Amino acid sequence: MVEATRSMPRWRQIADELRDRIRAGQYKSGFPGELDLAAEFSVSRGTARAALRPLREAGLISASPGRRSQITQIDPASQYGAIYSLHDLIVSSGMKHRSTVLQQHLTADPAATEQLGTPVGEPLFHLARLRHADDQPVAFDEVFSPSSVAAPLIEVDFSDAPFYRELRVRCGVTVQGGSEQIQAVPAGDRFAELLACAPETPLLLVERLACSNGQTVEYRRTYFLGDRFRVARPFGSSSPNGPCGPDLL
Amino acid sequence: MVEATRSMPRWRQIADELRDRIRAGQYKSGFPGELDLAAEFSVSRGTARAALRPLREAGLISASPGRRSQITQIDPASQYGAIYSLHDLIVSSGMKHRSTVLQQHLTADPAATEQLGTPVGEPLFHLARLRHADDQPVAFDEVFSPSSVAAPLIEVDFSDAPFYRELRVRCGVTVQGGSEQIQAVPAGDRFAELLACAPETPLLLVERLACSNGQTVEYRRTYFLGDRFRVARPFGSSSPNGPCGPDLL
DNA sequence: CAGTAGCAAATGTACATACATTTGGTTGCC
DNA sequence: GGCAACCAAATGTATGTACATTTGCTACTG
Repeated sequence: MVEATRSMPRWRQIADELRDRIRAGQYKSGFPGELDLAAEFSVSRGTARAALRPLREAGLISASPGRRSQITQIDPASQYGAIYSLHDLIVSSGMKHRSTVLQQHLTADPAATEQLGTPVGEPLFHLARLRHADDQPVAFDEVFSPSSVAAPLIEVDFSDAPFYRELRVRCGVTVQGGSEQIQAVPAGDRFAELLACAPETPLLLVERLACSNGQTVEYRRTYFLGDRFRVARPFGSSSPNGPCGPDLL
Repeated sequence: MVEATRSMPRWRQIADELRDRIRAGQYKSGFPGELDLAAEFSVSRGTARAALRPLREAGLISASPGRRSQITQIDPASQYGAIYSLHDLIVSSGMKHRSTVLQQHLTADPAATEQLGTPVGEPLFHLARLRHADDQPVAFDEVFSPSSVAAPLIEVDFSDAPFYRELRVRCGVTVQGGSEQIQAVPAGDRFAELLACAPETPLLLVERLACSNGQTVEYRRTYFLGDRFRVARPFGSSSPNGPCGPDLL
């Protein structure tokens, strides 16, 4: 499953490679230009440009005519949506991250099965974590993933490991995109106890469907403490090749 | 102010034109293909393709190889972010929309001035509305816009008029994009009374900065009743020319 | 030494072309 | 009538080219 139906398009391979390099701290002083990338990967400038596009949409780099692309120094507190990793967000905010694993097993959640669109019989890998920043609970996080994809994760120690990294390293699946739905809900008795707040405290509930190569690989529900998180997102028509994200304002 | 620094790129002109046509209900049976558009607007296929991109990102149309683009029949309840008009959202949900205008004047809000980045002396057009769906309050909405842009709106009847339409028609300004920040907050006494809910009811607070031709033209705060609204958004790397939005899942 | 004019580099826009892949319909056979 | 093979149309990917526009640096001039 989840093998590339075809080989991924060249621009996406390059985009993934570049994103990994940026995250790895390479390019600390100077990001290559379009022509440099075209030469390095032996593709045309158009393809190199296409690879840069998702990075700009994610706010990782910014570009203007006349100068090379530059790595954007982002304010982590307003970038949850873009970097889509709570682990990275907390760590890059200078806080200490820790997760309490509440559940990590195979299960058969009907609602999650329907969201994922997997066959009814197939079990789901289920990971429920309480997320702490500097030893204070800030969010409750619940992930469902088809066992055909995520089975190797059953014995991973998730007390301080980003889910998407383990998914990539151990399952060979790189999350490429998806969609989210955001609601405001009261904590209620269950989350009030977990998050150490009052039952009527507003929480930001983010439901996420993530996919890789056309297959839905994750259904996630995250409950954020409303007073500690905000979600940023761009909207409207971005330019097909022009500036986007931070550059827009 | 807000005149195009240059003429807008061709692909953006075409994109705006197509979006207007779709909204006007044209193309009810059949959306033209890339080659048709290229012929109609006398541009290359690449430019026509670039024009279609923002429409796909907004979820207005969907495309796949081998068949023409099709207008997406969207579920309005999950598309607030995409169509970014609460008026349209309510109406297209089959409900009756009505606004109670609470304030409509020129003011000098320091916070909004800072957000907009306008000179400190310049007054701001300020519109505060209580939004009703089928005569039930569902949201409180507050707009700030530089008077140099929005002055003509001072005498408009906003009890049932979409703000962006008036901005376009009377001020010649078309909102092209921007960014939002989403939080969960308790209603508090003020909004509890306005929205007829308990003070601890969770609200979805959406702060929006919208711009047109590089100028920030709107700062908006909207408080949604948490149990009646959810916000949808795509995330992750979209393909530079490939499918996006609904197609991704 | 400061200010400006000019130049080179890089991105933004647009075009033309070629081929691959997918979809949908048509044709023809059984 | 149903099924399969084929074919045409449309989108997806990729390359190459050309020119406009912006940025940043350099060199020249007052």
